[in-house]
Amino acid sequence: MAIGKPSQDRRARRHEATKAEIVDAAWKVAREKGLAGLSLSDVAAQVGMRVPSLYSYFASKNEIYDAMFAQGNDELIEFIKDRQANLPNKPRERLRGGFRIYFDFCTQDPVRYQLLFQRTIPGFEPSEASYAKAIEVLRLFRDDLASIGLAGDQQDEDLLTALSSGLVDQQVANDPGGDRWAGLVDAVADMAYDHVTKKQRRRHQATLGPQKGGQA
Amino acid sequence: MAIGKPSQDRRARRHEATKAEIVDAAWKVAREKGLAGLSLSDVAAQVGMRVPSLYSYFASKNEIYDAMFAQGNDELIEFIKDRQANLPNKPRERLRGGFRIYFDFCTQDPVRYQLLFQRTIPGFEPSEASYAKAIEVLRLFRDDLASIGLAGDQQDEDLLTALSSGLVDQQVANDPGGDRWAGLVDAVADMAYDHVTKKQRRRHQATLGPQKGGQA
DNA sequence: GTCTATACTGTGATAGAC
DNA sequence: GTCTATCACAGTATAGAC
Repeated sequence: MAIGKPSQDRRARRHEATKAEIVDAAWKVAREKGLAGLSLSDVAAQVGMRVPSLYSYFASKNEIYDAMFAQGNDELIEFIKDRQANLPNKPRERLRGGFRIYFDFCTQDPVRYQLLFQRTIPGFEPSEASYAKAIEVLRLFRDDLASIGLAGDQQDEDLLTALSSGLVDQQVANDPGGDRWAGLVDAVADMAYDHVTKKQRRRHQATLGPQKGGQA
Repeated sequence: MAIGKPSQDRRARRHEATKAEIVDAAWKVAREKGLAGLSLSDVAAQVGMRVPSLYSYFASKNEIYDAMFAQGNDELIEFIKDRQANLPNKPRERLRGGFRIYFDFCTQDPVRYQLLFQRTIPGFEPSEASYAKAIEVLRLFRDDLASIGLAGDQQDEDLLTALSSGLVDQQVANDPGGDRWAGLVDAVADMAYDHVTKKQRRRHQATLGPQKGGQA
């Protein structure tokens, strides 16, 4: 990078700043009119432009969705790193923390949740670069699971994602902005922890062969 | 009802038949283009009409969504009644069956699931009559919970809906048409059962006061 | 009663003037 | 880089032919 005259650099920065402004406006409109209700006219009005001018910054409406998708995942990555640093080390409490991180992030902005985790916009597929950020999020969660000693088992991971997303799903769909399912997060995390560790113990015993105190 | 000449009755039936045909066409289009991608032009083409002719049967696109919403709930009510009749009576197995009923229905048609349980179409609110059908579905599930002895506790019900919808959510979003989460249904139902019954036992003990063998 | 023809509005997108 | 003009197509609405 860093080619050409300095003025080109300034222009590029200005260009990026305007793009960011447009994305911010898109979030605002989406929160007001619904994610699928996003219209370029509203976005343009919000930033004080005409609709065609937007096309100097994004080639299509889906490219705006894609920028929102990327930004949302960046926010999540930041959010996870921040809060994972303050988690307790005891496995059960740490898993609770992980559930709480995901629940808090998703419920604090349902529109963002819809874009990042539900596939409801027809024709929108995240670009490769944006999708990579979503994979990075998964990696962060999986690494933390490993630090608890819960990793490598696809079924266990699927169980954990199902339980955590179920809480979010109900909260967002049936009580958006409320806290009806928030109080269940710890209990569900504990259920998940008990289930997965019990399974691990069974598996461990099986490798040792039948022992006294095994299953009746 | 039953006013006027018999020919009016025939016409009314024809009218209803055409409405049903339009709704069927709408489902077909929605499954191809996505729920939010439903367009009246596609629907009209599907039934061999011009777009404005649809307005003889439905006052707006949202009324078509509403008819689909009502029909989807009717299907679910039928589905539940059919399968609840064949459920075992033992509580644990019966709860498993309830989870399975919901999971099977939702995953066998993701578009229907999106319309019935996720609020993603901007501006669409089910009519009072259609919403009543959704309430009827809830009532059927709740009545069956009562037959197992798990009823009346809002938190328990919220937990059950969260766990069951989490499985569906992950299955539909990440492996549509597949079975990656299907194998976890029984295990999750058992976790839910254990959690809720354990809670009930604790509550029961509390009303009796401290006893020998109580919590350490 | 049912459908067609026509028209109005809004939206995503492109071309070309400045 | 931003605008005007324009296009294609959507949802919506109504008047009128049959």
